[in-house]
Amino acid sequence: MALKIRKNRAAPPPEGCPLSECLSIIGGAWTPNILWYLAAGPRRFSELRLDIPRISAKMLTTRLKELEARGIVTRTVVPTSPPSVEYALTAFGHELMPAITAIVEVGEKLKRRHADAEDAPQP
Amino acid sequence: MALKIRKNRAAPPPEGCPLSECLSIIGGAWTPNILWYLAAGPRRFSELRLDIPRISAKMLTTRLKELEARGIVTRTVVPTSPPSVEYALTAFGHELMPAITAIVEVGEKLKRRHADAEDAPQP
DNA sequence: CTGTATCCTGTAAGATACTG
DNA sequence: CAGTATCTTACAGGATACAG
Repeated sequence: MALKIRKNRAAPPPEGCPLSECLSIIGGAWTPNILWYLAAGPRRFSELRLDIPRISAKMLTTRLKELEARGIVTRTVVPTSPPSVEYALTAFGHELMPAITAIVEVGEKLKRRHADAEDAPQP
Repeated sequence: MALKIRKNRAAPPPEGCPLSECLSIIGGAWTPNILWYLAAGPRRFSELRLDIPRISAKMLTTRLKELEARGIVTRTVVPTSPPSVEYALTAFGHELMPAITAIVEVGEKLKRRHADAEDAPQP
C-alpha cells in the first residue's frame, strides 16, 4: 500500500472542474480589469485603453475576442463617422461579477494585513 | 483634447488594487486547488500530491512557500519516525475561501452554458 | 517522506509598426 | 478609431535527479 491517506478529504472541486479551467476565464492577465470596467456599462475600445493604461492594444484585442467567444461580452460596431466599436457585458457576463468582486475583497484584506501586521502574526 | 470619455466610468478597483495583484494570490496555477483541499483540514505534503495528481513537487513546494509567506497557510514539522510536514490554512486563509468558491460557481455556470447552449445564444 | 537543484520548454505578454 | 502582424523576451511550469 502506498500511503495511508486520511479520509477527511475535501470533495474535489465540483464535478471535474479542475478549477484551473474556471480560472482560465477570469485568470487571463487583464481579464478581471476589463470585466471590472465593462461592468459599469458599455465601453469603446479606446476608452478601455484609457481605463487600463498599461494594457497593450494587442492584449486588449485578444482578451476581448476571448470574452466574446465565451459569450461574456458583445461587440457592436457603431457606424459613426469614425467607426467605433462598443463592448458590453452580456447578461451572462454580469453573472461572473460576484467572482470578481470576491477576489477584489480578498485582495483588500490581504493588503490591509500586509500594511498593518507585517510583524504581528495573528494571536 | 484626446478623447471624450463618457463619465459613467466605474470606480477603479478599490484603492489602487490593480486586481492583478489580488489575483496573484490565488491566480497561481495551482493555488486555488491547494487552497481547496486545505480548506477541508490540515494535510501533508504527499497527501496534497495525491489530491492534485498532476502537480509537480516543485510547484507544490513553490506555492506552499508562497502561501506560507503570505500568512495563508502554516507549515508544521511533525517529528514522527519518517518526519512529515503538515500544512493547514490559517484563520486568514479561511477568509479567502469565499473568493475561491465564487470562482468555482462561475466555472460551473460557464461549463453548463458551454455544454448546453453551444449553438443557442441567450434569447 | 519532504523537499531542493538543474535543465528545458511553451506560452503569455510587451514593443513596434502597419492597415482598413 | 480599431485593430492586425511580427518579433522578442521573460517567466511559469514540467521533467528529472538528487539531498536531508
